[in-house]
Amino acid sequence: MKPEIEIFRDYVRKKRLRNTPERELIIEEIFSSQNHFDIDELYLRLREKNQKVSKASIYRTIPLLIESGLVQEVFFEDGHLHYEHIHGREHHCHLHCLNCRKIVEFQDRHLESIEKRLGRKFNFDIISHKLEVYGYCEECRKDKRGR
Amino acid sequence: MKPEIEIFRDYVRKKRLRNTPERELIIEEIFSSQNHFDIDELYLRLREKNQKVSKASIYRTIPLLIESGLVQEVFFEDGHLHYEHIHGREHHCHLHCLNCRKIVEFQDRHLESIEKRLGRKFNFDIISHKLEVYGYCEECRKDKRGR
DNA sequence: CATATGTTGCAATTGATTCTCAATTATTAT
DNA sequence: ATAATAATTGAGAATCAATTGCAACATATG
Ligand SMILES: [Mn+2]
Ligand SMILES: [Mn+2]
Ligand SMILES: [Zn+2]
Ligand SMILES: [Zn+2]
Repeated sequence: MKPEIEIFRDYVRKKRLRNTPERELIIEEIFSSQNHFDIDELYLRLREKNQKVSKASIYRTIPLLIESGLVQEVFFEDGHLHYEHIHGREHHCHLHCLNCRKIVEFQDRHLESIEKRLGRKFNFDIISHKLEVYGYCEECRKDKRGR
Repeated sequence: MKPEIEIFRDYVRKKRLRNTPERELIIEEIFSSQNHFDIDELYLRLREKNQKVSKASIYRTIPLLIESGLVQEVFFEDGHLHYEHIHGREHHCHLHCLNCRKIVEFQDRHLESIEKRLGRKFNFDIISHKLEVYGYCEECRKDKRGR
């Protein structure tokens, strides 16, 4: 599978934009971890490695990464957006613990048929979906009982 | 079914808060329409009716309405949160047209079994879910073809 | 190498949301 | 009813995420 940097270079070329070291650092940092991230976090991670990229550049790069299919918005929480990289990953949804805020990723093939049914029923051309499920994880359920 | 004002009064009493004319105006306005709303919209709707409630009060009341189960956050779009009233309504999810931004509400009983399966699989006590589906509506599909 | 144009960092700006505070008001106890 | 207590209000200030203007700089192209 083509590495994400290549994908981005192609995208940039096609759009007649320019690739820059800053953008490559951002991509590298995003793909160096499997975690969801937010802008501030990403900015701090880069700083820690003494790679100075301004927040403005991060904010400006994210939409390009989304357009090129490398990254997607996952959810809005704590007053800001959270993202994840998706290149080469299977589509998945998220199960959130309402107490400890742990996030479990899952896939469910039944969502496909829900999509199909919806498309037929409402005459929509369905492109994607986002399912967030909320509950209490095993540990937090135990804690609750303990009280 | 108990009217929402009653529910709110009970909630307020139980929590040793206070009910106020401002809060009742907000509730009345929210329930006077079936549409999703955002804070600014709600604020303007109230102003138009010459019912002056400050934005601060709206921002302060929404969490109370959520806690009392009358309202819920639906999605974050255009840089701010959108809400809807849910008292006496069936749970439903949203189908968004990516072009004209029309929103269709739908229900799908299969989501229940997805929830159950998830709960078992990950040992979660599932409380709720939020499914947003994206695509192009009938009209916008036609327009696309037309081009 | 020269040019045209995109990109950067910084600081200022915008917009949503929260907070501070003094004045007001609802609730509860005399 | 009246007073005491504590919550709520509106206005504006403050905060925080996200965007933008701009001058200096960097990249792609010929
Ligand atoms: Mn994920
Ligand atoms: Mn709805
Ligand atoms: Zn938990
Ligand atoms: Zn449409």
